[in-house]
Amino acid sequence: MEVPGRVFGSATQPSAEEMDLRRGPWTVEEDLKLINYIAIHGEGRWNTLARGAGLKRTGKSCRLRWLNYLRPDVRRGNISPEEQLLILELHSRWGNRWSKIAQYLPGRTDNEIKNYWRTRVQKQAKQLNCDVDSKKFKDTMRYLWMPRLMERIRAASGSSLQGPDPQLPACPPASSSTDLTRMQFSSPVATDSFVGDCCFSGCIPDGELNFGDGIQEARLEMVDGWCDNEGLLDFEHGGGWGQNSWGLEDIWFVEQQN
DNA sequence: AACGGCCCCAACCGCCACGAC
DNA sequence: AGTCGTGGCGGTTGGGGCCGT
Repeated sequence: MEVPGRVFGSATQPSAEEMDLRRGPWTVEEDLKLINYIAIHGEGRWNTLARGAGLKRTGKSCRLRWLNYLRPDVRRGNISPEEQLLILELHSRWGNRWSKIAQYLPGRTDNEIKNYWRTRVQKQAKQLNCDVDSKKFKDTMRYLWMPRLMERIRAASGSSLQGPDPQLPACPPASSSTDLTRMQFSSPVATDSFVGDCCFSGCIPDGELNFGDGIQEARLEMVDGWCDNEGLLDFEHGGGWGQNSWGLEDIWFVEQQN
């Protein structure tokens, strides 16, 4: 199925081969060709594979389709709270290194994580009138969203989280002297003495959970953000983070930091 | 039911790194 | 050393579905 109105190909006069190449959404027939060919010959050498499979697609297109969609171990559907927490943490450490982050979320592709970040997280930043790279936003993540995710994970598990998500892989050991395999947050969200623990089986490598300098100012900004954006932080439409709307607990939390 | 706006995500693009020649 | 082919990555686009009016 060709997509009308979408500009494909180079602006210059296309070559005969270029004109013959298909672009746009994949058909079932194309998917089957790719799956069958890889089942027999394996992955790799994507341009050769595309020709061998009889696909009028670029090798790049075949690779993308396979890795992001057809691969049997691709996990689809909602990102779990555990995965969300991991994404937030790893992004705070590595930035937009999507492929690197994806390594720690089995079955999730870099594309999916990237889309998640852009559609969900960046939307929240926009609603808070700040940049995702700003300290204000990062502090909001660390002090409010991540503890909430911890609480949700804890609540869902029915007890304190002492073990890793079985879906998550064993990760390489931390490379720095800072042991951050165990994240701990304090939050008034659940009870006055709530402390959320989360172990990622060594999944959180080197880096820091720096709750340090300049935090007072950031928190004041967060209060302003709340005033302007009451009811926001609906992180996951139709459930999930949607339960985490700003409320009195958030005010309490922010005020306690001043 | 029709319409418009918004959101999600599959797929594309450009760029870069790397290895082979 | 330079060129070419290939793979991988992050950024961007836009079709289509959803939802509110």
